[in-house]
This record gives sequence, structure tokens and C-alpha cells, in this order.
Amino acid sequence: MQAHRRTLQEMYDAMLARLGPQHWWPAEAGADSAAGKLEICVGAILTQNTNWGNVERAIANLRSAGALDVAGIDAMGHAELAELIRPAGYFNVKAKRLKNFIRAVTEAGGDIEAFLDRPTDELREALLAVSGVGRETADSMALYAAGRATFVVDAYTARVLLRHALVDEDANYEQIKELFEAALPADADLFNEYHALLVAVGKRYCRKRGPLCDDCPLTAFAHDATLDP
DNA sequence: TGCCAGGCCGGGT
DNA sequence: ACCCGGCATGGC
Repeated sequence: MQAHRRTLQEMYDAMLARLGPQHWWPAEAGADSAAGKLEICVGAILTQNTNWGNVERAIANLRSAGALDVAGIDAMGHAELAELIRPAGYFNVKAKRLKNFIRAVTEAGGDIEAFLDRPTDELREALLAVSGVGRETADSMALYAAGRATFVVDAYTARVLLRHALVDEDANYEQIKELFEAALPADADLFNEYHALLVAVGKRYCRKRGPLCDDCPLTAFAHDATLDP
């Protein structure tokens, strides 16, 4: 277990040393305010299977329309909301998902900070109860908006680990999540940067196509048996 | 040009 | 319990 912990921490150190801080949320939005938290939650939904650059345009549209708040989105019609978020793709389904999320917040009193302020397990459950909020989106909200030490797993995480033979091909979301949470100190700032770094490594060194792990910062960790539970 | 992006849902088997 | 089609824009 100790070797396990050290190895995952060393992987983090190696990625950070090579790539530097990734400046993900809440650096830009600011999770210290209600507006920042809502923006992170909205972004988490909009970025589902979508390039972040497109999400930024959608968020800019919402802000320009003065609609980047609970009441604003709640008051908007489907067509109007869908049009604003069009650049983010899947705009019809995402408009519904945003509405579903906002409805959950409204039904809990309408205060995003109060909505997020509950025990982490309970929060995750409440988020997963929203249609359109799956595990990654829920964990992203819990980590980046609510500041909880809950590890976010995504397609990059699974691919990077798989490419380095650190997990089985059939490892599921919860198993990979548990792998990190069991081996690392429960530190939201660490989890925040770790996830962002895994995404950066996935983009640059573990692409679906193209060069395989050429000069990847994690090459030295490939086939590391200490990651087995 | 085709492939990819910080997934998720609902229906079918 | 899995598998799959659908959803859609913008960048490289």
C-alpha cells in the first residue's frame, strides 16, 4: 500500500514537473463565489464529450445574455437556452440537462452554495439523481465546484492507465476512482491538478491515434506492478 | 478530409 | 447485465 501510494504520487510529480500546473477550475471561474460555482457546474455539463474551447464560447454567450445564474437559466425557454449554448454541441440535450440541474438546485432552495453544501456522498447521490449528470460530471462538480476530495475519472484517465498497463482493460469507473482515492491523501487540490495532468498527458502522449507514448512523462511507470490492489 | 473532444441516456437484447 | 445509436459543434 505504501509503495502504491508512493508510485501514484511519483506519477503526479513526474507529470507536474514536465507539464506544469494546468490551471483548470476553479482558477478561471473562482469557486469561492456562488457565480463561480455555478459556472463550473454549467461547464461540467457543457463539456461532456466536447472540446473545452467550444464550451468557453457557450459560457460566454450565457454571460453576455446575463443568464449565467440559477434564476436566469431557470427563466429561459428551451429554444433560447439551446441557441445560446449551440457552440458546445449536443445543444438540445445539454439544454435539457442544464434545466434538470437547475431544477434540482431550485427545488433545494435556489442557492447553489447551499445545494453543494452537504456531505460528499450525499452530494454525489443528489447530483447523480439529475438526468444528464453521470459519474464524471458529478465528480467534477463535487471536486471543482464544491472542493471535495473526490477523484474524477474520464476517458483520458482510463486510456493513460491502460496504455501503461496499470489497470485491466475491463476496469470500471468506480474501480479506477477507488485506486486513486485509496492511494493518495484525500486532498482536493491534489485531485484537481492530478486529473488535469492526466488529461494533458492523454492529449499529448496517449492519443487514440498517432505516436504511442513517445517521450511520455509516465513511460517509466509502465507495467508498475505496485498499482495492483 | 475524417477524426476527435474534460459523456450520458434510453431502448433493445 | 451489457451493447448500441443518438446527440452536434468547431479545430486540426
